[in-house]
Amino acid sequence: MDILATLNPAQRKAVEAVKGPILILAGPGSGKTKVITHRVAYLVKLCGVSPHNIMAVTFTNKAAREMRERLEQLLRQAAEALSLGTFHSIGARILRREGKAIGLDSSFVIYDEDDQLRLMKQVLEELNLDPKQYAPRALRSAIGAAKSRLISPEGYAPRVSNYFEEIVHRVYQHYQQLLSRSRAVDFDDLLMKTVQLFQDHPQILNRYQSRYVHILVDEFQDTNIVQYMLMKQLTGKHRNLCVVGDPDQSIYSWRFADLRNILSFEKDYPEAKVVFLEQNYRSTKTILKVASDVISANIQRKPKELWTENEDGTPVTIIKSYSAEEEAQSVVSEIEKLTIHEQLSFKDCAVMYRVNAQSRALEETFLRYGVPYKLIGGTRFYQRREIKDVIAYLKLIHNPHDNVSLTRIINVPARGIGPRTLSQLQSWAKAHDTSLFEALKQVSHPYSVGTKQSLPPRIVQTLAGFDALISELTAQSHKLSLSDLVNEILKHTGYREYILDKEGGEEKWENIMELRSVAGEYDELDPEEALAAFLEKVSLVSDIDELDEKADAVTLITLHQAKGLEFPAVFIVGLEEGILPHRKSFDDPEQMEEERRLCYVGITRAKKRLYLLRSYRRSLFGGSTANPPSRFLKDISPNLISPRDLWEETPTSVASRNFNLDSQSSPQPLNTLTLKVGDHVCHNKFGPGIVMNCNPTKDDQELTVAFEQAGVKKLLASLAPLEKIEKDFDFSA
DNA sequence: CGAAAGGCTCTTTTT
DNA sequence: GAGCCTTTCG
Repeated sequence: MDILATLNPAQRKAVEAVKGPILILAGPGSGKTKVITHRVAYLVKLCGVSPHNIMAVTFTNKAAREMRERLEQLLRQAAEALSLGTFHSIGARILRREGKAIGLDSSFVIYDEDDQLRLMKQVLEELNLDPKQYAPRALRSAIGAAKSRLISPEGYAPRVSNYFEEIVHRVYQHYQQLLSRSRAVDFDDLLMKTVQLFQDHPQILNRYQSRYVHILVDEFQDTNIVQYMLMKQLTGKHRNLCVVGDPDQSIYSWRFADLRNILSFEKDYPEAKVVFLEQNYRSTKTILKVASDVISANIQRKPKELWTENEDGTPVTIIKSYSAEEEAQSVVSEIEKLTIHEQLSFKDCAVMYRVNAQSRALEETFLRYGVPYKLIGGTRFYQRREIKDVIAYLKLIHNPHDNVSLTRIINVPARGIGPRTLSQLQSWAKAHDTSLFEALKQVSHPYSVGTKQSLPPRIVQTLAGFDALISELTAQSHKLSLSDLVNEILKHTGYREYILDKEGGEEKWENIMELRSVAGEYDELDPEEALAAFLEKVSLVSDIDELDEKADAVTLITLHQAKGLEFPAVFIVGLEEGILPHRKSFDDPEQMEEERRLCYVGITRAKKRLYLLRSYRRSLFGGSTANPPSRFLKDISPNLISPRDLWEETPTSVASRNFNLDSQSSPQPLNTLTLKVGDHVCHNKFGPGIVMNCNPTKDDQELTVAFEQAGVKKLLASLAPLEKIEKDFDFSA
């Protein structure tokens, strides 16, 4: 098979320029992934480079997996030897191997944001700082900012210029101390410590530099400074660095991604070639024009012209509604139309939003109308409390020094170890500069080392019991398969009863069973290896990684997570001032430009149909607010918009769509009325509602109606004082 | 010590 | 509206 045959001239150039650095600026839908995979295949098959000598870095694990799959098709078995992964997974891999050199135990655990915050609270407590005055999240973020710029606690000292930074400095130092006491690293450490390792140990770096003859980086516009440094280190010898990105799709500045990396690249690699990929293969001309209308308003931007040979396509549809619920209903009814009239299936449709909270109204409506959907993100699976609890047990078994995990589950389920006891353990651990687990062991067996007996015997006994529990599980972990180990944990801790007792316990238990079956995928491995591999995966996965393309269901996803995906039909909801653009960006022009890019990312996911939705009112929490339409909508040329949905309604439609709030206008007599699922009704007593289910009986209908105020009721159509309400209405007047 | 209740704050995006 | 923290009572 000819690797170059299916490429256009620009793509071909990007693939063939294998010597030296290259910057590929690739617009959306321009075949960027294709270029990367084909470049790798070209290197292996035509240039004779061993896959062992190639590294490709992606933004998500899912992207890495897909790339591996594609390369397996191109390269067969040779693909196995490629190094593919995210920056974080690559950092983790290197640190597991080489961490010893910087005093890092190879069984270190990785702390996610939740763990970090718990640790941060511990830090504040030990430093006698008030968490109300110094928000743990703000401190965490400040430390993350420092780490992303490769600033160590020592390096932070000279940069301190105000009192808050003074605090950050102290907190940062102590935070790192507690991390190391727990033999843990956080997400940012995976990158920073790797770079530090290479800085301090040139001979180790040298090995990796020699190995990686070719390095490719995807989504380069979203890399931060540490990531850039890491690439620079690794390519120090061969300088064959290929970066692919699109400044217009840079949407992660809040994760300290730095667009200046593109400038740095041109400075650090002056010999770099630059290739532009501007032909779009994904979208219709109309969609591309809409995207261009929106993004062109950014000032801090190099103009570029995307073009396509695709057809003009349908005008984009702008739909406004009265509430988030109405908005969701519009989405559902449009999706129904698409599936009936345009041969699209549910899986071809995606609904995108700015904040996860928006998914709720969508979900409820999708459930109500029986439209299948898959929700990406939201309360992420691995962040659910019950899941984190079970994982905490596993982490503790793997690394007993992990204080955050121990603190998490020492009294879950409740076993009589309260805050007082815990705090005593903590003082002991702090005094001896050791982990809580060590403290627990010493304190619960006081006679073995002659420690002063300062705890009441009953507590000592309880602690000893917990110690015995963990020891027993640890012993089991060497013999049992991973899923059996999970079973043992659930059994010995009484977690099952504990969780089933709770509100919504069934669902939580299901989640745990789901986790167990994921664990089961590691059952073939040797127990210790399985546990390590499983924890590594669990620490580094994101939800997008789990997106199942096969299921025929609509995708609900944030705009951020949608980057890199494409769908025949895309709905972007919440195009309102305050949502998209988010109000947090109002006072910062740079952030506002990022909001615009985010909108651009959403638009350019669409292949054939694009719907932009805006709601007149939205209740985001507590009271509802009226939001003006998003400024981004105003930038779209009117001739690209489907006329029936322009802002101004025609007189007839205004009349016919008048919403029936005071139930004066033409109530329809009920007995002649057959209601169907999704119809809006108004009840004399219960007020407005929506029909959720219809059960036809002999000559009647049994209805299940969800009322806005009164909740879900079952009613008989013939008896209930119901009126039908026209669904389409308009409030803009 | 633990469960339940009330009060508080904060709401962006994620490897 | 939720999640977290504190308070209160058993």
